Amino acid sequence: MADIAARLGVSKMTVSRALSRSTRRRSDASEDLRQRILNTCQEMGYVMDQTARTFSSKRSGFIATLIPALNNSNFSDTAHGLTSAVESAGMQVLMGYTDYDMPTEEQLIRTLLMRRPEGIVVTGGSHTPLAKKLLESSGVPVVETWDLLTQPIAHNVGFSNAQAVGELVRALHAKGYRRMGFLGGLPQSDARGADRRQGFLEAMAQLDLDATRTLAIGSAPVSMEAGAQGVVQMLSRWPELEAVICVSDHVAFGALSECQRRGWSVPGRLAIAGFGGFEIAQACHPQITTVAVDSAGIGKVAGQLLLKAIALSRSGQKLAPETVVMPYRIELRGST
Amino acid sequence: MADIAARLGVSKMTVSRALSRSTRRRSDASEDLRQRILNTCQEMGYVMDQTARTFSSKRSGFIATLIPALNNSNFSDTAHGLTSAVESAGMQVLMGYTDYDMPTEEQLIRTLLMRRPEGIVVTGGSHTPLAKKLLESSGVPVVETWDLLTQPIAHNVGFSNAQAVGELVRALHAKGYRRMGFLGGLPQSDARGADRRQGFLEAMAQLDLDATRTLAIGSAPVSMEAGAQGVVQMLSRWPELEAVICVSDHVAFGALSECQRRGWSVPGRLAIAGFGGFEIAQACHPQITTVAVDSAGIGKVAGQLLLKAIALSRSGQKLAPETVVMPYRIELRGST
DNA sequence: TTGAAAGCGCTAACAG
DNA sequence: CTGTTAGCGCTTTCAA
Repeated sequence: MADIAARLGVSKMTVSRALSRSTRRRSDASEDLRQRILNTCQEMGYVMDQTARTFSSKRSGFIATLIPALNNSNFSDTAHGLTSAVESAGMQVLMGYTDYDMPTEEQLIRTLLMRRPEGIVVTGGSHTPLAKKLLESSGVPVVETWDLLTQPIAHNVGFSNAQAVGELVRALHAKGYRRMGFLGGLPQSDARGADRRQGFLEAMAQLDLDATRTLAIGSAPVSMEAGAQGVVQMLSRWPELEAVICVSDHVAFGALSECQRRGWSVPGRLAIAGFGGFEIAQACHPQITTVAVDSAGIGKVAGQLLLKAIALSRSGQKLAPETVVMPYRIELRGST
Repeated sequence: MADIAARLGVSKMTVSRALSRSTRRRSDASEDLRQRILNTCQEMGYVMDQTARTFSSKRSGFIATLIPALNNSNFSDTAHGLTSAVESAGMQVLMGYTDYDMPTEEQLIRTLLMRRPEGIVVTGGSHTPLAKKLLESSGVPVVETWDLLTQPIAHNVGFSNAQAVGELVRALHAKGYRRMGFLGGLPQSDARGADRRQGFLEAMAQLDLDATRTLAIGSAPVSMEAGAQGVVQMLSRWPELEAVICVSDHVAFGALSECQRRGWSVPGRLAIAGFGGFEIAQACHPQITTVAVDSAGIGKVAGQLLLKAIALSRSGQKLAPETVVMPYRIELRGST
């Protein structure tokens, strides 16, 4: 920066100011000088050192986010929505993925905090005690997403997975289904999956139906293959089963394909529903009934909330904890 | 850090040294003192400032990577492989996604370089001239992945998409297929897709077959829905079509489902093949013939290459450009 | 094994 | 609108 300044016969500060604001403001260099500075940077191959800038200004420009997995489009869509929301404010998303493992999450939180993010977005409300403490004492706004929490750390953007599955159960009930089951992964490996199962149990109980037909197969993320194996196990154990609700569209698709492979009609022999509103549930045949979630919207709202909180904190204020309930939609399709 | 030091009656440097190495080395604090330091950090809620550390040591601990899209499991698997490979060396992956857009890539490269990464991994070899110049003059090792390039910037980890599709064409030819077509997106929107189409054209020409049955529908990433529409258009235009090779498994799955919807037997009426070895191609019924790619392996090898280059550069040397050709496998399945 | 001094490249704060 | 000065929290380097 000093070299650029020397070349143009100005001070470092003038260069710094020209580079630090894309839109001119009061007390910026004149537009002409600003252009000459930018050109010289280009010519000399100068790229501003964000580390030094962060160090001096105490603003990293990072928003840290943790998602369970990268290759689950629900979560990558949330990350995408978050990125879009914050990049207009010049913020960059620093992402980590936990592989659905809480100790990994704690370790990642510690690593991410060392980068001094200006805000943090985590998925869900299950954290190790230390992780929770780290988030609380981080000094920056925290948003927990996807689940609706009774005791959020600060901000919360999500919906009740249990309630959504409950509505799905009632929708299937209204179509005449009675002997319904739930197919998911091991509850301890996935808080959201456990919530969905809980919603199934409660809704069935409310309808005075037998809620014992549930199967847990494998750890999160539950694969399509697990869905295929699961549906076979369920039908052999409960031949009277009329409909199965799966913890995700991936599991539902695995189950659907296995039925097709064995010549079992869907929804004739068995109705199948999923969760998540993934592309595949719409593309396949028959299309799979699902709970469509606004994954990108969750990220976008979380980002907007953070920007608001960050703006306030720069003027010395603090945004009161906010909870935003996101919508979802039961999509009844051919598979039921 | 000064507070921690003061509390224990030692100097900042002792604390710094205790914190900077997880495994003790020569000239570190005694193990007992080291434990007391770590405990005090925990008690006082101290989290080391990586920004200051980077600033002082000139090592960011970042590996920057650019992928076309987050929600394509091929690329997210590569990112996953890269992360696993470098995290053991204490490196963190800083990710950006280009949405298959080259100007966006250029902008992201500029942004990422400001964070002073110690290595860069980009997808493919198509970059704007300025992006290429930025990468070349970044001063850190660069790996281009997925495509096999004739003129890589430095290191290259990938395979020939054209050759892979060529092998697929010959495998289908061996099964008796002659009237084959290619279904993909607009070539200018996706260099890899264009390569795959090119491989189709060349292989068909080599076999003395008519290679005119190709359709480009939509920009990358081509959706399942586009695959569904595409297969209908192709069959109405070329009713004699026996087999269609799709630019990705997603497109192939969309095509397959549309055929099922319309009661067209696959592979009876039309054989369908995909590309990428995605989970869905294996889970669906019939299973889809595909080119299985070691996506995670690409990231892993790229990461190892970078670690080697970084280690060398710390001793003042420079790793000569390396090209690693990754394997792929033609998976013949029920859809053909 | 430990400590003291210097400085990394930028921006905040204030002065002009 | 521009410049000067000080300093961000670490690590490097050198000395003990």
